[in-house]
Amino acid sequence: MRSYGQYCAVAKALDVVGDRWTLLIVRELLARGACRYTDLRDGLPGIATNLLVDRLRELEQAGILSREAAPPPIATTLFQLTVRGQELRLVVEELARWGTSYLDDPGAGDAFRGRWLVLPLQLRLRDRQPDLPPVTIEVRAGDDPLLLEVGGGAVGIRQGSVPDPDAMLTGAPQLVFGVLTGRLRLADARAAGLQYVGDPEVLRRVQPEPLRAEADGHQVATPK
Amino acid sequence: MRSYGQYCAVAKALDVVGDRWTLLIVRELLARGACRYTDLRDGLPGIATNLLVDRLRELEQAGILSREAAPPPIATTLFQLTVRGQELRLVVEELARWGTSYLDDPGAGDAFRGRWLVLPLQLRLRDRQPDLPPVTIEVRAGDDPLLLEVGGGAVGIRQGSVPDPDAMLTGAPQLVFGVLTGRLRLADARAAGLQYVGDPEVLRRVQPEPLRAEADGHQVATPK
DNA sequence: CGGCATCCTCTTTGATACTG
DNA sequence: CAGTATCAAAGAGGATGCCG
Repeated sequence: MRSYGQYCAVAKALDVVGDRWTLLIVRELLARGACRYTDLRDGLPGIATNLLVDRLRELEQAGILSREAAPPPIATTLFQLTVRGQELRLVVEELARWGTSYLDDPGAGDAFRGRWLVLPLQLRLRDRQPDLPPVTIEVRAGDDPLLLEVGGGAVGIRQGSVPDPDAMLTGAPQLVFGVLTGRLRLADARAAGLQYVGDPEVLRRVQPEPLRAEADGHQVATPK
Repeated sequence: MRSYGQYCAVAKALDVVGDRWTLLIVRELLARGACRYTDLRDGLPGIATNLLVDRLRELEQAGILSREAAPPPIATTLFQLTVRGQELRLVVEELARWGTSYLDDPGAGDAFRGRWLVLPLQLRLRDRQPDLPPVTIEVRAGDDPLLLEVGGGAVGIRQGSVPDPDAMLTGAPQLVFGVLTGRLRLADARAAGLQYVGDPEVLRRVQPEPLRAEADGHQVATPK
């Protein structure tokens, strides 16, 4: 990337990670840990292979990630974040927090991977009935299933599954996300193709309080 | 910008603010509030005028900023962030936090504006002698002077000046920043062209603890 | 299969000059 | 002051080929 040539911390940061695709590569490495080239390519649908190679080299150059031959059993190279790269976690999380509201749009045709919802769901879901026994919810929206472990006032979210979840949500990511965050009513989502198996109370336990009013997106900030 | 086409909060955020120059425009509006076109151009040295126009239109489109005719005395349009745009503050701040370490490099020839140091200095400076009476330090490193108001355990930093500061630092931004953060010794910075007027104790009052060892930039993160 | 390299087209950018 | 217009260079995207 061409440098902005500004003695400014934001500009210097963007000199390093401001290129197209760069922060999404960091997202993948943050979410999955050490990855093979093909894992990264799968986690970055739409990237051209030459671009992925270029970015990986630039990030290695910049000390954000390192490339290592995997230990004997595996015959491949692994890419993983350095300490400096891990320090980007808060940057990526703040971007995710800010971008989460766009997940409420339909956004049909988008590529999807289950792990992309881990952060947005963690930001919005709560265990609203901490005194009830724990429950698990399985979400099947894309590639690998996502598991919500609800109990003791907290909601844990990770990729995986358990033998007998208390509820199971299956369908398009937008429907799943809309129902879990309470923006869509279960009946409407069902009409749109979502499948839900289990007690609807399980769902209500994690949904956040309904918002009172949509903020006006073009509202002007009051000065000061 | 071409969309990443991913149902992911980070990708959606970057669809909106991932373009080159976009977050730097937001930086300027966050730091200065409502701006005229020429203010922005001055705060974004290196941007092509057509790009600035393009970005402003895209950001207006996206509901990040609004364009308004200024009230009667002034005959110009003002650009200011919407509420949605202000919500980018944490994103920009985290980028600044992460990028601050690059300010320790020489980086000669970079453009500079005083307000760009407000955040990085706030992150590093402390009032280490809260019981002493307050002091002010004036910093002349670029366009407008920067004022450090030190007292009661806190350091306030803003653009401006006072009639009789307790200390005055004048010189290249890299030298000023290096001395204030304690990375450069005053004598060395003076030899490199920095001017300092005032009691050196005033300087020591705000400098952070010296770091014990540089982190290895290419160190690999320990898994888990 | 994993990990690229090359070629080609299309879009974005950067630099500069010009205008109401 | 607040932009347009123009044009060359760089970068992104897509297809395909290569090699252990």
